Amino acid sequence: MRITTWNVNSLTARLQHVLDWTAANPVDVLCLQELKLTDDKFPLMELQAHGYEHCAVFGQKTYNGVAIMSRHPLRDVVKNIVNFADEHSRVITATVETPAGEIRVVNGYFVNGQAPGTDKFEYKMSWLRGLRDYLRDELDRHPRLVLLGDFNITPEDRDSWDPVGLRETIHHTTEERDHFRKLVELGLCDSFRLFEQPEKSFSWWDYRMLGYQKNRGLRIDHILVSEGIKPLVKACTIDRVPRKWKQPSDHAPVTLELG
DNA sequence: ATGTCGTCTGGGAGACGA
Repeated sequence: MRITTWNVNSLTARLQHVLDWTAANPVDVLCLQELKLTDDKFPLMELQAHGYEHCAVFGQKTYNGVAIMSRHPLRDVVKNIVNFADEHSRVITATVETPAGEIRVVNGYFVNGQAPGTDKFEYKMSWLRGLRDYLRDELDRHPRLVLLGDFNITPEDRDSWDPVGLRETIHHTTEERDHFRKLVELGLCDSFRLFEQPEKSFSWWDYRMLGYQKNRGLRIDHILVSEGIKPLVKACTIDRVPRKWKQPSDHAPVTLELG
């Protein structure tokens, strides 16, 4: 049983990459962010023909947009954060009915936040508070839960290519990292850090300045698991291969393997 | 390093967000 998160930076632009990657990596569940398309433009037929029979989509024109694609049935789909009014399509939640039992999957495209001191940063902070309140309730009801997506937060200095030069800039601030820690304190665990990992493991590289070629990246795409899932975790890996393809997304897919 | 990419409007190149 494998579940993947991938910010595709436009599903229209990246459909062929998604099809090629899932053909080589037929994961059970693929959670996407930054679809940048409306629900009616979601390429449902192509994805179903490639094995993702069950799709829950929460799209938006131009920006944002998230989806859960699954080989197993989905139910109890929730769009956005309950009790947090948001203009953006950033969160979709569903229960996946896997052969090994149900898993509650919360797929988020977290607010970028631009820079500390801006309105967008304040939006990021209130959004993160809303998400935490929502997850507290979800965890009460669903002991087997996975929270994954583009968090737009480096949890620690080792998750950044330049933690000194970028100290207290966006993705690195103490406030953002406090929010990440508070999510963990709800009873979640960063599955990537359950295992020994290569140094300088990142999931995003800027398109500019030869970011990928110089491995100037950040680890901002995460898969957090609840206590009910933690004993099942066999691996968490970042696949850099599609980042090397022509016209790639700036993010790499991150995959959780459960036994 | 105003560095790149994707999408929008409007009917071309600039704005915006990341």
